[in-house]
Amino acid sequence: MSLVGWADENGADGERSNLTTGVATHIGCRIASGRLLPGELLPTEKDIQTEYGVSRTVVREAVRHLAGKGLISVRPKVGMRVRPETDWNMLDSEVMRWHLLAEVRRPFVEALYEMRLINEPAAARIAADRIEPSDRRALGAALDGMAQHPRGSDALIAADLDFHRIILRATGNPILRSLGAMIERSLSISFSMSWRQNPQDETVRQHARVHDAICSGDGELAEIYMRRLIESAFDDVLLALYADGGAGDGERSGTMPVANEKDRLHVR
Amino acid sequence: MSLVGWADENGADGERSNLTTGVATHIGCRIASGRLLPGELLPTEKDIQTEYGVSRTVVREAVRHLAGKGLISVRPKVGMRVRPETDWNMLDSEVMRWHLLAEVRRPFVEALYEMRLINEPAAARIAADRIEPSDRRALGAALDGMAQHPRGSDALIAADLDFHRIILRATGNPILRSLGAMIERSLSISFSMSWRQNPQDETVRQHARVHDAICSGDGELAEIYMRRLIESAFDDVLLALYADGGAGDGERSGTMPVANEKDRLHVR
DNA sequence: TTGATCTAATTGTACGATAAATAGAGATCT
DNA sequence: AGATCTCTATTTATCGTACAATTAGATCAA
Repeated sequence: MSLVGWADENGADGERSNLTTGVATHIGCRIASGRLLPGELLPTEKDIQTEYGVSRTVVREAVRHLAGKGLISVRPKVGMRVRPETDWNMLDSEVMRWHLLAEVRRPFVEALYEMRLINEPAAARIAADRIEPSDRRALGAALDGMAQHPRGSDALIAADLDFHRIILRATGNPILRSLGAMIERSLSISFSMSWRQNPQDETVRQHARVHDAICSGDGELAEIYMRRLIESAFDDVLLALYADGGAGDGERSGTMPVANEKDRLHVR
Repeated sequence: MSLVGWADENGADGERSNLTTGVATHIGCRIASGRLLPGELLPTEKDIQTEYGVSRTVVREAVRHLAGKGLISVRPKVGMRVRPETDWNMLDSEVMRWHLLAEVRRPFVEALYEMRLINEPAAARIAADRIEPSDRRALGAALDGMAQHPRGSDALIAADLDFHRIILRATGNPILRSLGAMIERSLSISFSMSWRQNPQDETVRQHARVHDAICSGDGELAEIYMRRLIESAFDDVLLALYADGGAGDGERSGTMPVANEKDRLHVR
């Protein structure tokens, strides 16, 4: 296998693109997609070297990267073995991305939204109590962004992701904030899908309700509105996934990309 | 710095103990504890080599390990820089452990329990709907373990951790299951603390209520009881932390370890 | 059958060399 | 002066080789 063109394939996790992350990403995808099953042995270091045409240094650093996320265990003489799924760190944004790149990702998307539905309404409630002026401003700016940017644009998706990330950050809880970063880095596809089903005005209105409740310090209301918001988004994503099959999502408007294979590879 | 005795210091994450994980753990602790501040530059690879007395291979693999968890960014010519806390993956069990090993860990423990209070009651509710016979049995076994093992014993802590992990697993949601694995691997200290404050019977009774509610399919009740359970544990841990100061926790019974520096290093 | 021993395969560690990236200094141009 | 380009030194990125440590599985002995 050649490495031409790999430089840009890995996401924007703040990591530089190099051979190591390229190999790690590729093997990580093979594991997350089920092409390498738990319990199975990976090729030996030497075989991976020849397969990817890289030095042992690169292979070992990639392996260390994957082992650090719980995807494989490494032992002398035994080799590298895919660990049971229960040991994978699903809360890692890269592992999450590799899952979302896989062929069958619907159950995983459902799990992800179930988790969002648990955490984000609670976070909204907490944020209503603790949000600081700077985050207040940032949240308002994100809301404006959602209202102003054209439907389907990257800027719109970015503003939407911002909105949710800021709320999680505003809890002051570093763990919830990490959750926000993870969601942001792995969910841009599903965000773009959810914007496709609903009228933009309605979605913006839903976000505005959450914003107002948080900024007025009404945690109860913020929690309720956030739950409804995510439920709507969940419905829309499911709709898009069920109607998918590789092509249309109802009446393809043409002004925005479709959830086909091409998009799936463009997740940031 | 010598490496004598390092082989056993790293936790039981399934990773073998080797020089690489040893160096990664040590640097990771330095970062999580604040001795290396965000934005700060780490020593160069060469300096780290001489500091730890290891080869460049080891240093680079350790660095890759840390970069994979978002703790540092690496660029040619510029070196290795500690990334802002917002980029750290707090949901990684190792990062979590490194935080809990730090001097000031009270705010972090509070954040952790806030997150548990959000997720575990919701998980209990879901588990009541979805739990499978095998997990039903496992949950009962964990409950028995809590009732039978002597107060303060490792087996008791293990059974307690099991109980919570099984519930998260029983949701059938791989992401929540990952959360359980993370909690299990990083929270044994605080579990042992919480068992010290309350009468064992009372705590077991609280767990039994959750077990019964889940096994009878009553999600509402399971959620409520789980919330109370974690609130109690949270109170107990806070009490232990406030009364700590490095030594006693009220009347040291002598039959169980104290939350001093020694314990802090025995987190599994 | 059981248990000890040996062997070969694989990862772990070390070292040295070259390539690639780039921040910063310095030169050059306007 | 200010902007832009070029060059250089520093640091990581990658490669290759060699040897040590670990250990699963084969072999052998009781």
